[in-house]
Amino acid sequence: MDIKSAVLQLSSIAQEARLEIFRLLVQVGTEGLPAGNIGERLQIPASTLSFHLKELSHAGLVNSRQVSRFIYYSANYEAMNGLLVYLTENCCAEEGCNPIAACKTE
Amino acid sequence: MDIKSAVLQLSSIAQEARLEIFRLLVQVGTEGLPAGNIGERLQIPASTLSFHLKELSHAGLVNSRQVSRFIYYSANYEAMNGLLVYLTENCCAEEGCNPIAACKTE
DNA sequence: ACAATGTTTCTATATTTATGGAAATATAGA
DNA sequence: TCTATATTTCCATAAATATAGAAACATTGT
Repeated sequence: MDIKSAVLQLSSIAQEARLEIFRLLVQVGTEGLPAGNIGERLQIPASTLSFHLKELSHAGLVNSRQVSRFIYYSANYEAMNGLLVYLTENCCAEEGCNPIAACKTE
Repeated sequence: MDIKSAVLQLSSIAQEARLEIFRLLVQVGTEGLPAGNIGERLQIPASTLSFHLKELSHAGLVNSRQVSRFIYYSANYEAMNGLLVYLTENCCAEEGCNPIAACKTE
């Protein structure tokens, strides 16, 4: 993980609509949700939602896959864990404290 | 932790200079470093640095204390842990996975 | 009180980001 | 092929953020 990727990922969730989207996807699980469903739940206009989903995808924090007419978006747990590890890296150089625990990445 | 605070904290580290500052402070430990020292290490002009430190302080991710003429800035480990927990909250509702481990907060 | 050092505020400018309507594109079923 | 549905791209506008020099402010030692 380099600093530019970390900033990109952090920027992608440093915005209220996108953080809501991301957290929703994290909670929903690996299946994910179709874009329209996300927009409906969070009350976000389609074009705005599309913009935000692109930001999240581009940062690598969410994945997408097409299922017939729908595009399913889901959290990228591996990327999320990578980011958390990066933030806490060497955080306890002196005293040693517990490393961060990983969330599901299957 | 509410979403507005989370966005504020994420925004504060979603910027290259500030992420560098934050990570430096996380690695340095609870003692922290005087502003000038940070600026010297990271090659950031005083006024720019001051702006960034204010952002980080305002978000609550770093603390400051005055020691004679110097102002020491240090990572707020409790706030950092709170943010990490917020991001991973309910991340494994279905299957249950390890909760995040805390870093030093003494 | 004065000088030296450390830090912040003021200011202007440049750059990036967010928003959502309208139009375009893609997929699937009749 | 025509139609309905899902999603994205285009576009213009509005708002927020980053940068750093110069000036101001604070603290300490002489």
